[in-house]
Amino acid sequence: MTTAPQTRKRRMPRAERERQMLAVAEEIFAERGYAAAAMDEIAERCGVSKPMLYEYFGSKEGLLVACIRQARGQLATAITQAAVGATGPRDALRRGLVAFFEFTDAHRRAWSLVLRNEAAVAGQAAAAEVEAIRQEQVEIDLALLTAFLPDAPRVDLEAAAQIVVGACERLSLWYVSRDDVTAEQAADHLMRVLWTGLAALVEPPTAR
Amino acid sequence: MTTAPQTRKRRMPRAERERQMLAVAEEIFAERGYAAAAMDEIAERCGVSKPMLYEYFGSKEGLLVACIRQARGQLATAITQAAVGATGPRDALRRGLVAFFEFTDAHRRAWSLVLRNEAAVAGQAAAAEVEAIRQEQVEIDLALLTAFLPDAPRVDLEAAAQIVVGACERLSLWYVSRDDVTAEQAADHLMRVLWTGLAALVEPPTAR
DNA sequence: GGTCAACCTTACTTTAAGTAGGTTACTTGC
DNA sequence: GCAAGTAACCTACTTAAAGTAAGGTTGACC
Repeated sequence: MTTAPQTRKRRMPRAERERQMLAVAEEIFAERGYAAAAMDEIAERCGVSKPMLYEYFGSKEGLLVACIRQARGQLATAITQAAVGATGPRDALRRGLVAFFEFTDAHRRAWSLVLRNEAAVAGQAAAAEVEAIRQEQVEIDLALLTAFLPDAPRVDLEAAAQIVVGACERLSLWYVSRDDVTAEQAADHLMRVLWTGLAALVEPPTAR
Repeated sequence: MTTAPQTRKRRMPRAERERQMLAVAEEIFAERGYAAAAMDEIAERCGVSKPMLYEYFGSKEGLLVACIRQARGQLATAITQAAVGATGPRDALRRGLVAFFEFTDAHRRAWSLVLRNEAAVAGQAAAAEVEAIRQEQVEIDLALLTAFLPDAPRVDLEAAAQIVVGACERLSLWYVSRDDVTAEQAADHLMRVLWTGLAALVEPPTAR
């Protein structure tokens, strides 16, 4: 009685409360899907009432956008970090891929908001946020590819970058659903197809 | 006066009305996005009242699912048709790709429901329908790749199929947004990367 | 120990999905 | 031709959840 659990409601500074709200929202969005997620429930699980959510995030869509933006920042950081110290463009690509797959595995809940299309529901802003993630990836790949192939026509490079990003995204969904494949293996599968091509799978190249 | 435009309201047999509703719904979903699309508006533009939509499609999500399912059927037909009469697996793959890009261009409104993630909004059913499209593509690719590489480990083939599907999807979004690229060119870009690999772009192979 | 700001609440409005039950027009057998 | 049945259709409602107005409480700092 003297040392009651003190799990009682507590006032939090804004920054901390926002972080908590994002965590709870991410969980509920991933759990129920955006449409079925109720703001009342998110508020309740935060131990707070609904207008607080609106105070801090403006709207339901705003809350989703904040979740996605957070994940986006984390992903960009992870990939950028992974690429430093690479021995060359090819190594940089591989390291980036590994980091990407590791991230999507570790944050599969957050990432599923992107992958499983929980975005465009809400409207323009959320869709734009998801598209921004992909655009960011394309930029990164484009920079890499340009380093490889300074003389190639721009349009070829753009197409190639889109291909890499699309392959990554889809492969990550597959990879996350399989327990027997590691991030390295997924990256290797992709590197092999991208680098060597399917033809080489048919008949291994003469050398190299 | 004798031959008044007769654009007056008219009773339609169910099948015809359903087709009309699907066409209108597809348009409005693509125009406004799923969330912002109002059932009242769809009904009104059909010249019919809302309960009819619910009578025929059960729910808003059901209507979306019907739209997607229709597009899915059309796409599968287009790809299957394109592949008949191919001279070999490689040609079959290329023809399939061309058909895919042509379809997504011609039906860009319907396809945007899939590409721009207008699905999972609604809930499980719509998401499942979109996933079914991708699964269908994976199956097709898997069959093709197995014909290529009967001895390759299953897991390699699956990864490759996922890569092809992801690349297709992303590339189609890019291609649709560019007026200066034809379906054939998009298919060729993809074939080149997939078949020959990026390495060959760096230094063209010695022979064929 | 007062006062100011930030955190938080109750209780409301609004919008759009979904529905109950009745009405009108086409068709089919006589 | 005409009744009777059925399929297409409507008006008017309920309900659920997003979003908001206006005010109460707590803690920090002079």
